[in-house]
Amino acid sequence: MNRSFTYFSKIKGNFLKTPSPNLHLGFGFCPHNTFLPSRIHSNSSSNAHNDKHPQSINQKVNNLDDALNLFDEMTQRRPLPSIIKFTQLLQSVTKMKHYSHSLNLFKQMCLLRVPLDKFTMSIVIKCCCQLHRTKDGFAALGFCFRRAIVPNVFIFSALLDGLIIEDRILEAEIFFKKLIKEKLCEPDVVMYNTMIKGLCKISNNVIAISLLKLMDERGCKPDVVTYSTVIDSLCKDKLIDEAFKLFKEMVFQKGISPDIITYNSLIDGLCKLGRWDEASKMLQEMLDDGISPDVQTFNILVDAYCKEGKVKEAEDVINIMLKRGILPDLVTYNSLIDGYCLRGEMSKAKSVFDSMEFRGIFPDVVTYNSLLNGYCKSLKIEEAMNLFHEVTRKGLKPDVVTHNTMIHGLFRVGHCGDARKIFDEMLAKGLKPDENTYRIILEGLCNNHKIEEALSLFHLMGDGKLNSDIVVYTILIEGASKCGKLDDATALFQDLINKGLHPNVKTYTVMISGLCREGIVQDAKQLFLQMAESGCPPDNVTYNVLLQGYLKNKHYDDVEMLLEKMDELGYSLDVSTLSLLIDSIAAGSLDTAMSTLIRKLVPDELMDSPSWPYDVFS
DNA sequence: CACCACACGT
Repeated sequence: MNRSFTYFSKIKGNFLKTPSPNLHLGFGFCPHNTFLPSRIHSNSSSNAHNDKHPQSINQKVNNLDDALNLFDEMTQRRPLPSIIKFTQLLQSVTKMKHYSHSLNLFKQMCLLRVPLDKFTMSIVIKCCCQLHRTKDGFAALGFCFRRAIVPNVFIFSALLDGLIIEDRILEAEIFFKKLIKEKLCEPDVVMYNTMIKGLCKISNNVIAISLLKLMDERGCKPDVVTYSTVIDSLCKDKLIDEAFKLFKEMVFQKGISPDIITYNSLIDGLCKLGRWDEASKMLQEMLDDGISPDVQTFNILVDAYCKEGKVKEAEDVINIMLKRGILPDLVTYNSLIDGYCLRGEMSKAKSVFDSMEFRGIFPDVVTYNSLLNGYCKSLKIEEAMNLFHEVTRKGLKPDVVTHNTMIHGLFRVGHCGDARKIFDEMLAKGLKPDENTYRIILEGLCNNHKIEEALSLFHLMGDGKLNSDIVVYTILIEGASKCGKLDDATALFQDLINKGLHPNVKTYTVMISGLCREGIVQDAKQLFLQMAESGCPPDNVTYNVLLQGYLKNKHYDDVEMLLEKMDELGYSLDVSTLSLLIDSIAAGSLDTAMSTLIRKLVPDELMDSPSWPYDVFS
């Protein structure tokens, strides 16, 4: 939700020069913290720092059970092992991402009166933050102050990351500035990288880059993480050329070598834009650099092929990874399942799904959501419903996406009441509907001719984000005009302009389509011409929509000009426009001489169709 | 003994 909808105010101006508002981030005691004892007696003589059995404690722990057993063993020893041994163990559990377990161990350490230090506290705070309990992290900071543990850059970075994890980017920025201004700590490269990550998370690439420059000026050299963070963000925003600019700066000006993450980000960015040649060039460059592709590299390729519907090629990639000794993982199979679903090949999707368990890879909620979406798209609503309930039976938690998908599916088959039930179920489970939920509901209502309900829901939603969401407006405009309520559509269009929102290509296109449907071709043409002026030039779809409008309304004068323009732009005709054109030629309404032009505008895929009436053009 | 970056779902 962060990238597509920047509801956060963009951070403008110079990063460190804005005055920082007073910060109330819980430096004091937090009454809600659940794991810190209110007071810990220091008892340094009884748990001295000397270890009687250091060797067994030094054994490596590679799994959670070993770690927990070792911890239990350590707690039995007298004297207790040193804080360092405990902290090392805490760190290994944390590295395994068992943050809740880490906090439990910490709680036991507190009860055992192990004296805590800043190392322990930074790990504990990190655990809180990673668990989306940044509030508890700040409570732990208060605990540090009371215990005369002076927080340092490690602790502050963990907290900063916590704010960012919770999408509290503005607070993160304020916190970061406060740390510098009040000289609470001098940020290191990691802290800068964390702040840059936060800025990137809200697509604020410009400020992210200026912070990158600023850290350099302040004597903190950006590293491969700094650059990779920004490069990845630029790639995600499809600003691939800017990403490469930064990549070159990193390599040639700063002499920093890219690593596998840098390459993966760039390859992903190129693949997602369909720039396959450059992607494979990049892959080669990576190999030449002595870096072997990892499971993520392959997953990027698998996913990209799947999204293009080329599941066969995706399967080939999987075979290559197997040959290279890299095992496909959950993400690989999730992409593959999604690929089959996209093609409507549900039995293949299902068989991949069924094979996963056999391979020792267990479906997660994402797997289920993809499969669920597949059934919904194929209108197999009964199977979808069964799958929806299976999620819970398998011990997984259906999330917002699961519910959104199910609601969408029910609307598709016209089961509006059932959709409502799932929505209520979602609320009852304490899940928070997001903008997608509301879009799906609004669109579902529109498609089921319940435009009034959609409009009243829209007005009910009142203030915020959704009422200023161009996608929502577009849905409603389309819905209204399809329900024959062009007046409502026009009013909505005017309304969004009044709010200072910018219609996008889709908005204009549905409006043009609506006008054409009512036979108001002149206004449609007017709006079409307005698009380029507004810096939002019509796309392939717009041209097809307008053409259809002209043909259906027997407005033949502008057809040829429009076709020529399409040819110039490299656009193509879709099937229904083409068939209308053929009908018009056949009926003698259009000049047969236009056939040559029309033929140029037919995409190759359509020419392969055996049912194609070639004779029209001969 | 501690803090940061990449892949999948509406």
